[in-house]
Amino acid sequence: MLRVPSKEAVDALLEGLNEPQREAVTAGAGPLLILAGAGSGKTRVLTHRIAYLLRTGQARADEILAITFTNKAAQEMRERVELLVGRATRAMWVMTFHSACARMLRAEAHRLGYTRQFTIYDSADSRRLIKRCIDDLDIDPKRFTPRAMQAQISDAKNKLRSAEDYRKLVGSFFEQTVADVYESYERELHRANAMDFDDLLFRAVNVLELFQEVRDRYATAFRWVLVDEYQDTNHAQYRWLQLLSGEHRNLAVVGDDAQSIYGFRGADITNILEFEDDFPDATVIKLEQNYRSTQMILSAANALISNNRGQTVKHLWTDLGEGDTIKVRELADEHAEARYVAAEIERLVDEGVSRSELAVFYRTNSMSRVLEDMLVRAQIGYQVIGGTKFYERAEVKDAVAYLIFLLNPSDGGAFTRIANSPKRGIGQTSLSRVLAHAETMGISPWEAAAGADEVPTLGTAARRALERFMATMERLRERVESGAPVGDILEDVLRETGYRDALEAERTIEAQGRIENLEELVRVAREYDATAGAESDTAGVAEFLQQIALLSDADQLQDDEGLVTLMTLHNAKGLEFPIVFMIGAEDGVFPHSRALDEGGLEEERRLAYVGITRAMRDLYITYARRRNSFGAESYGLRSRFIDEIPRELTDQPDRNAVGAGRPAGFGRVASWSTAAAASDEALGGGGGGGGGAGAASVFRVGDDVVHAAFGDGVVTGVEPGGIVVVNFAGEGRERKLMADYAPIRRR
DNA sequence: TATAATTCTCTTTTT
DNA sequence: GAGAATTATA
Repeated sequence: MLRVPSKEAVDALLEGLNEPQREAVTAGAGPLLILAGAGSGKTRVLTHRIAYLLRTGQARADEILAITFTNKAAQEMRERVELLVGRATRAMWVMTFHSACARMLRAEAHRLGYTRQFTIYDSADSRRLIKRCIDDLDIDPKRFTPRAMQAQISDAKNKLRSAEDYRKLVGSFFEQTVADVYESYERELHRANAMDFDDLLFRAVNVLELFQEVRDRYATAFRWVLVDEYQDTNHAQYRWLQLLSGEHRNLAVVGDDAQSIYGFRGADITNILEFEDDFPDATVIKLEQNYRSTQMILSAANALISNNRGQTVKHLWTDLGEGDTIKVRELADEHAEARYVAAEIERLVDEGVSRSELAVFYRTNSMSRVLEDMLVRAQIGYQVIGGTKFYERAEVKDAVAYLIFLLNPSDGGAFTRIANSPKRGIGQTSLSRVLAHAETMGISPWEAAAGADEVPTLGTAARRALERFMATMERLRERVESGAPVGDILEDVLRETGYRDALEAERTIEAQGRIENLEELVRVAREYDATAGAESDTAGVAEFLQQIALLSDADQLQDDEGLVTLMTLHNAKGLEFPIVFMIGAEDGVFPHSRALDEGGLEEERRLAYVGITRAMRDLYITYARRRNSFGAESYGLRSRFIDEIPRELTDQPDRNAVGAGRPAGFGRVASWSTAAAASDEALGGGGGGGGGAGAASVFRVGDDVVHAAFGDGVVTGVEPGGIVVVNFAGEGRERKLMADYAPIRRR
């Protein structure tokens, strides 16, 4: 099968690459670290390297394992490689960590006591199970919230710590409790033949470590391992890669420590920083020429990130020209901010910019709401990435749970979800009895339900209802086993279980919406049948379910739809847009207060760096003086990140005028506030109250003050910019407030 | 057993 | 201010 490499074909692959890119593409065997600055063409390098390996005959397609961060990136990578080498490359493993592990585990999980039909639990499923464990253990869910337990357990798994390992390290009562929950959770997961996201990695590593023949097989097969976004790998992923590349040592990783933004999820930035320690013979290549952004944008990004310590030194440069200054705007509140963004988008579209060239980034998903309202009103088409709603809807989860239970009879969670949905007279009590029976007899929930006669204390009505239900399920299971298309099976499920009928009987708008969602799900299934089903021999319900479970937010992104794109900064990684708006640049929002509490300032800064470097041509940064976050209003201070951008790179060069000796609310000439006022006026919207005060901000350290929302406090600091630092008694912490706008007065 | 009413938490970011 | 979870009522 090896092709004779044609020199012309190989040369063509290297055309148009700069020197370091070319080095990275042609580097020979052995460990390879590519430090790729933002916009330096790392995807290009990866795809060309794969194509190069194939073209020169150094690799067969089935010897390549290429890991990306999202399914969408994987698909794109495959397409681009195929374009370069001019043929299909189905044998190549190009996928996310989680997909690759799931695929491996389908084949090997029986060694760990799972069947190949194991269910993948998303975080909501996992949290539900943890909640149940907490209840079963009689632990107070107020003191030990499922959320906190889940975070601890996830953290442990990412570090490859089993429940027993965790228990050995317990150092407090809290951790003691976590250990109990962790143990019980693991037992329940295993009993349900289910794995959570972290298990996919953890168990994959287990299999490779425990079974030499498995390790040998995969490590020999994958002669070349390539990893994108290496800075975001956690310890489990790191270990998995070590095991897989142990044989040939052809591990090529691409990443940028300045863009490491998943520390909160266990990503370990030292993986990339210490790559050279792991592989002293590694070839290291830096890609520093940026092909995306103007110099103005790059300089801002460079200046910002230089406030972080311990980054590897990179000098991003571009020859795309200077570009326009960064537009910074202060607005009265989040509505004014949204209005400003919408109006600016309208203006740009009028000028001939396509909506698909525009993106708005924010720190938290909830911030899209106000913006969406405004865009709808302005009739600007948009798409929101993330906050994945569709697969979280009850009706969609129900339909999926039916499919899961048909495949995995051990999944008590799925059974619980569907048994009485639609209502068929199997209530909470009967359900518990069936599940308890299953547990004591050591049989699956399916078996217990199917043999309802054997379940003691079950009422006659419940017994009959269960029999009918399980007869239907048996029929459907035969359909699944016959290998019918997923779309057909799903239709059968919705019809024969009476799910659709029950919704139709409701005759409400909401029910109609749910029916439409289910139709959408059927469409997705049919599409799966038509594409993945046609080309893969493993197609079927199991694969379909896996695909759904491992779908990431970023995967829903559509290109060239004539839509403005809205997403969180996290989802923006790896993307680029000619014009970018970053909104909500206020201390507390971004950097997020929770992150600050946990010492995550540097990661927040990297997040800002990611956001800024997505912009190709124009960058807008906005912040609001007042924001309604969570019932109450809060008064923010513009983000320190804005101040870390040299002011000559912005269109507000005189911002130091703010506060610095500003006479009581006047003399705001050339201050940030002027820009705010101007933009509010330009938009014809009053922008609400906010500014009114104007009273001299004559607070002094030691003053006793009272705040409308936070209550009594004492001034502990006065900062330039009309800022007062107040320690509020009720909260036991300090807040920074803008004296001119915050509703505080001296007591 | 099912629904309605009411209380309570929650907002970081996500595979 | 919304969604889930809990409690009260039919």
